[in-house]
Amino acid sequence: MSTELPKAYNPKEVEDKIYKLWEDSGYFAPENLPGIRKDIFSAVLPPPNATGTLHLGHALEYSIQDAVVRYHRMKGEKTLWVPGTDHAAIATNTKVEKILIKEEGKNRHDIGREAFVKKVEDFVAASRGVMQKQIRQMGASLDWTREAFTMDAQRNLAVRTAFKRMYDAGLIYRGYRVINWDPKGQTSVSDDEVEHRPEKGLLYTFRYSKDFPIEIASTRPETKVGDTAVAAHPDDKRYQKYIGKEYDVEFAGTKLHIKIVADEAIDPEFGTGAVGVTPAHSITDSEIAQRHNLPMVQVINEYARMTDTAGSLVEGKKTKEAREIVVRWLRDNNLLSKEEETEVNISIADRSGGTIEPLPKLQWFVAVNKEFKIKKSSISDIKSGSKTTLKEIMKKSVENDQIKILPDRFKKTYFHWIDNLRDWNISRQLWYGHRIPVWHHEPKCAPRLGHEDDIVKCKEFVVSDTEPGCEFCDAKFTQDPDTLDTWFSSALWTFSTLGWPDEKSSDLKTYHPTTFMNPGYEILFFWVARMILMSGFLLGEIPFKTVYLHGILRDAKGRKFSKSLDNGIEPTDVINQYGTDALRMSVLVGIAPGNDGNFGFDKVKAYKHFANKLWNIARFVLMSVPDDASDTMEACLAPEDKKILAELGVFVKGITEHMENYRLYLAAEEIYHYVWHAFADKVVEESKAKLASEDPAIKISAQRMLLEILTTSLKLLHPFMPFVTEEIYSKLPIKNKKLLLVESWPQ
RNA sequence: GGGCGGUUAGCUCAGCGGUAGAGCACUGCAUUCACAUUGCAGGGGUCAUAGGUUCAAAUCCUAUACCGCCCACCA
Repeated sequence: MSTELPKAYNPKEVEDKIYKLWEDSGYFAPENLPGIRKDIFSAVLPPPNATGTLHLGHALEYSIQDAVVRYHRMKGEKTLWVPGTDHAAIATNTKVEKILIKEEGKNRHDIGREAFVKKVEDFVAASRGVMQKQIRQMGASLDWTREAFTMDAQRNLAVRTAFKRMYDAGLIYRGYRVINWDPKGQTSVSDDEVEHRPEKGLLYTFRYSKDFPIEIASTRPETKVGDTAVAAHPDDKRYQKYIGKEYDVEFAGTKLHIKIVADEAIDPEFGTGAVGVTPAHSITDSEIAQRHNLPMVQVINEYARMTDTAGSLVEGKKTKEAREIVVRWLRDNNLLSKEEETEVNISIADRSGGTIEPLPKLQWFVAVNKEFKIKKSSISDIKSGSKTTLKEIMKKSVENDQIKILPDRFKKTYFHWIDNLRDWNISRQLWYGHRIPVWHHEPKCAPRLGHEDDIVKCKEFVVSDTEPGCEFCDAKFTQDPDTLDTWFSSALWTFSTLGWPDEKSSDLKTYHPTTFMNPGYEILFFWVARMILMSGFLLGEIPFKTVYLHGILRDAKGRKFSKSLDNGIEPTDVINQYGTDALRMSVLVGIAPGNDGNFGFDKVKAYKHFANKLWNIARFVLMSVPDDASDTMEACLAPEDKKILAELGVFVKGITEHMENYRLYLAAEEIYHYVWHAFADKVVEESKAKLASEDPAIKISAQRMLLEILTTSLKLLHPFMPFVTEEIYSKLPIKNKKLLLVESWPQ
């Protein structure tokens, strides 16, 4: 057969065309797949944040997932992979506000809630468009007919339903608590959104006043104007005689009432062994305060300035200035006995970079330790109808490998996190996001005119999708101004994308629990754990069977990609230069699950060469093989060729085993090696003599053998390099050919 | 403070009980024959260190050192 293939493979000419072919075929949707498919494979795409464009980390993620998805589709499973985007409340809020400040010199408060939300929505819409295009460029075989967005109508409904059900079960409550306040982003954040950074600081040892009997040590003396107690360890002999006593002191321009308490949380070795307890501005202290029933005095406000209850000396000052003032006051009054350098952990909000200021606030929480009765459960060790907690759901789902975490070592990290887990603060003071479906009764309820005798017992607030009315008065309800933590909606993702809360949804029944989930290890807690929590509570089942955690992609020197280093690489640029297949291989080969990988152009280049090598092998085979070569495939193979095919069979088994165990990094590398160094360098070279043979039997046998190996190689490679393999496959002289996308995985 | 990784060829990494591997880089040779985005040949490593288990250890155990990451309420 004469070939029309060009001498070199040009991905640019092929990729868009091929993707369109796939998408138009409808095969990305499981119901359109050919043949009878009994086994189900399903996965949902971890929705990328709608904050702009994709980065190489996404390329890694989609390469892994698409390879897995394509493998299962070829194996004959009813395969579904659902795309979507995350509104990423805090990230998009921050980003758009930054743009607003830069372009218009205004912050969100200057333009108001409605206008700001509109701006964010426009920004998100534009981002989503760009990202959808980029995801297609990666070759991801996603069912776009099922595309979802965490803020669309269906997902909004899911969020409100989930909130209501948790509230009704007593698992969502409102509480006045010390939370992590981000003064820069003007919102609360959860424990997981706080980063700790060690910094040099000074530890001051002092007493509140001359006649106060105990010295305390603190790195933040300015907060001491909010102290209501001094705590020491119960076994600490030095302080036992003071326990239970109370003192009134004048301290730095304010009056304090200090009670001496004994608490196990205090380390007698540190400082003086006595701690000034500031219940309003330290989560630890607030817990101590709770145990000893101590009052809470707020001395710092939302803008990290001292309140008027902080006393005349520091009122209105920034915390840092207040610290200097207090220290000076201590010196002037001869109360400061020691000042030493120490390392302190500064808490930073990981999105805005603002310094966290613990503050007491009225917030919504998910109770992770509270018991509730689970109606229906297929989670191992949790029986339907039994009492359980959200924490237990998260634990049991993973404990017996009902959910398998890859690599295994992350199980330990996961359990450790659960053991230390506190209630989840889900309210945010942001404007863009899911508004909390709670309506407050304002102003207070009073009987209607003419009904003055009614017994008024209406609720303080109502959880509802729409604005409720009060049966006792005409007062209005106003919706809670807060929005939900963005992870609340993403926690529902595996089933909100499949039709929930409609429990009769056939997608939900067919595809949930999903088979496979592939997030980065850095969101194991943020997302994976929360999905397990939500799926367990709302559906009584696990959200997925296998979690394959991938690592972070770094630059060629092993550094993180970051704006400050200016080492960012656009996936699109790589694709334009080397082709998608090369990019995919470069991020798959040699990167084991859970490990970080380095991205280098040398590697991409190597796989571009490989795509070309494969192309030329195909050219050679096509040149050497007649159009009807596959007709008599089964007949008369020379023993030597049979042996080569038998070796191929053994090789295929090994690859299949790798694929089954998600060892993509090995599978990809081994196929590469086989195609290049076994097939091309040996089999093809040795076939040249056979093809030139006078004996037609030898010649035909060689032709068939070559075609067989090429076909099998294309199938094995397709999950990794879908474009070039599909393109070559379309040229092969094979009867009843389908798209390679839906051909069967070789046995 | 607790936990988890890593330390293998110049570089980036795989291998994780049976005589050291890949890619890139390097050296030499080959070129009308599918491919120079090529082929063939080659150089280069006491697998961090010290002990131990084993017939056998890069691979298992125990320490140590250095690098990286995660968690944590030492004020």
